[in-house]
Amino acid sequence: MSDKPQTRIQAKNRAAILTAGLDTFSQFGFRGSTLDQIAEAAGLSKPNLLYYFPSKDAIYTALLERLLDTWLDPLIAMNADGDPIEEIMSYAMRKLEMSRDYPRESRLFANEILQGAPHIAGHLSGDLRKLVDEKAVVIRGWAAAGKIADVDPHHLIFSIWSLTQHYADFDVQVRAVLGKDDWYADAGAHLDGLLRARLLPG
Amino acid sequence: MSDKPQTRIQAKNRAAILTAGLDTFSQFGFRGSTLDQIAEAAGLSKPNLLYYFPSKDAIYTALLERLLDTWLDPLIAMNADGDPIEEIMSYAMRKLEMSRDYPRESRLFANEILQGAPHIAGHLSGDLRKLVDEKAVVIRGWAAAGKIADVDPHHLIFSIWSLTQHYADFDVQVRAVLGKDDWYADAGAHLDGLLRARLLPG
Amino acid sequence: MSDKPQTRIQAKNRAAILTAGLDTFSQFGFRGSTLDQIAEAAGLSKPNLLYYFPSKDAIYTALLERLLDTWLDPLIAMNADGDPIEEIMSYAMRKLEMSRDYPRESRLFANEILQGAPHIAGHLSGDLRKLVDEKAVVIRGWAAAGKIADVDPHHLIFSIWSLTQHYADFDVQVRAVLGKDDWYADAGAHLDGLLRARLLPG
Amino acid sequence: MSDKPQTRIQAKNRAAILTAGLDTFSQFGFRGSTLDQIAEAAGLSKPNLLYYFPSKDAIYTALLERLLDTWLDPLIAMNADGDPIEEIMSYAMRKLEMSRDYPRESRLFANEILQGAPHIAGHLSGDLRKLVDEKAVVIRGWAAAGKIADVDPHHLIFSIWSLTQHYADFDVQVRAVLGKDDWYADAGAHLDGLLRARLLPG
DNA sequence: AATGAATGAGGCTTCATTCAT
DNA sequence: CATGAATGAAGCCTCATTCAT
Repeated sequence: MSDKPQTRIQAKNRAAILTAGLDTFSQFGFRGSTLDQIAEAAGLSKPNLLYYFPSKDAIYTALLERLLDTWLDPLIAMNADGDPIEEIMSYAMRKLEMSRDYPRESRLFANEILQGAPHIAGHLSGDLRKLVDEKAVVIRGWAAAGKIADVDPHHLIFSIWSLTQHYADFDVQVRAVLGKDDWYADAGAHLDGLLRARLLPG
Repeated sequence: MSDKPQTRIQAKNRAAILTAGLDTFSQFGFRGSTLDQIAEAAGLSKPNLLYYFPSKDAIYTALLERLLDTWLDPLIAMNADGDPIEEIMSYAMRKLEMSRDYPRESRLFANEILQGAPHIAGHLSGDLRKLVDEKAVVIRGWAAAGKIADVDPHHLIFSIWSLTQHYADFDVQVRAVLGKDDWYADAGAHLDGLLRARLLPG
Repeated sequence: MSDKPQTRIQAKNRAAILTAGLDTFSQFGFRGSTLDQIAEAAGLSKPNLLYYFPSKDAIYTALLERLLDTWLDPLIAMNADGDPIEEIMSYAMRKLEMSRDYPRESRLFANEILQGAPHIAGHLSGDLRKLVDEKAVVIRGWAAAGKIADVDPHHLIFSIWSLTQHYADFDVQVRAVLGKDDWYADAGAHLDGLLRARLLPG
Repeated sequence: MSDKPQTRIQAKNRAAILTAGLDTFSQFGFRGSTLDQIAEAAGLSKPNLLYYFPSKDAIYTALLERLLDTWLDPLIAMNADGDPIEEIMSYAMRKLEMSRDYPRESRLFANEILQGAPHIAGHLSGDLRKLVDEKAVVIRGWAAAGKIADVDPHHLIFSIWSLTQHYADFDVQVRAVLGKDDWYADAGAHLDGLLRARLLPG
């Protein structure tokens, strides 16, 4: 909201709380997380934590807002004037990188959606839907121009979301099944093949 | 576990509790659900509920076990002797049907994995991994025989999981973005196109 | 509200809680009272207390409602067809008896009003006002008929309230100033003289 | 207590705190008021407020002491050598004016007494009782001399207190029942009639 | 097989007060 | 004089679980 000037100590503690909250909420969900855990992880006493954020919910909401601010950037960046297939592929790859680099954020988001999106239902049917619809127009244009194969744009976007986020959200399962921790390179190659095969026109 | 003989009323109440637990746990997660909610939904008093299941955790565990019993059936059913592409496609379609018909089970499972799979970690690296590895051999065999394109079998399976379960787990988001509740037919057509394009050999 | 059938133990515990709550709230006010105090006084554990009343506020509200149910009975009983002066005098005496017999109730009410009547503002401008207005008509009729001296009925009623409730509400002060605990007889004689002097016609 | 020399800013801030405290304590009682509220109302930070008064209790006590300093002035002013009835009547009228002009002080006092006068019990049975006893002698003298009707002096004083303070302490109720905010003129006329009728000798 | 009653542990939050600057 | 930061104690309430019948 308003960017009140913050002292250094405030900035530091708020950041520590958000990090601790992200750790905790992304693993245990909102109800499964306790202020004690978060305070402990942030290195603060519980009342001191509540000096920076008025409530547990406020921490959670702040995290979600910060997340939404950047979560859609890769999709926004998909450029109607670029090379269609490369635009889509690089969107998917950026999403995959985010699953590697920001898995907690991905799980926080997944948790929120799983529970019915109580905090961000409005965002989903508002900003998000609008953005997806806009990009769907772009994709449909590419298909009409014969630059990519004919494909349902909305479900293509769902596919990219699910294929990439899966590696963050189902991380435990992925690693258990693969028997190793490093999935990134193989997943990238696989997704590249999967999507290109579908998108190549003709 | 052991199938103790049950009176009719016992069977009925156990079933009611499991249904109520599935409703509740899949929506609110383990920590977010209360025995009061579940008892209310099952039409039982709380102590009576605990007469059938000794603890909250026992209900949750029973649900997970019941789920795991059938969750992999479609994958198990993938037949090395069938037509490769049709086997894979029909596996994907069965999974999509499950997202439509058993979304609560899907979300229950997703919740468990998101939290780090505390109850079923052993299953993931045991039974599940073994099954996937077996099927990977089959798929690799099909590819070696030139019956399908060359594809990483593990990541292909991850793709099928994520693509299909997404419709159950991220249901709220899917419906918000589409602006309508009915995603099944379009999703089926889309996934069919996506996977076939990748699997068709050479 | 609805008089749900209660077991003996329920009736006993609810009564104990209300008594304890009356003791505590009437002395310390709503905010100044703690559930610990009330539970202790009622001989129950705190969670058990909350098994009978869902919240601190619910106890307080139940007490206020029970109070309002009977608080106005003496005024209601003032009979338009009785002897005017005796009706008014016996109303005042009944109120004085209530200050002697139910001082905690009087202080509970005084506390609520002092704080701006947050729970019963509606009652004051609704039922209470209506009742007072009705009785004011009666009193005005008596005066018009020459049966009592001309007097402002509303302020007469305020006078009776204040004169009598004072002995309960300012009990500590009354006893400190008198240097003795027994004020009832003298107060009764004094109020009789005070009011009769004013009411006698002519 | 001791009038320490104060800088102008100190005097100003102490005054602001006392005003804020009076506002808050008179409305919410001691326990119902928070230092945050008072600090906010005084326009000071909480630690700064505690620089001027060492504790919440100190503010409350200071207010009570300041109140007691002037609360009894009208009674003290009742002059044995004046005209008896006019002395008593003007005492009552001054008290009524105080209810109009200083309702917060009246409610603060009422609150304290309702709670059992924990801070001023000594004052009640000391200074106050002594003063009332002195004035009772005066009143009894007037009656013995036939200048006023025979009346119990202590209860007469209680009557004046209750009749007048009622308008401040039960202000919400008075306004709700009257349906208007302005009670002063009518109350004055009413009390005049009520008391004179009783005091006029034989 | 069922329920009314009870509770210990824990969770979120408030608040008077203190510390450091 | 003044304030940002911090905290221990307490308060209300929830909840899984147990007890008694």
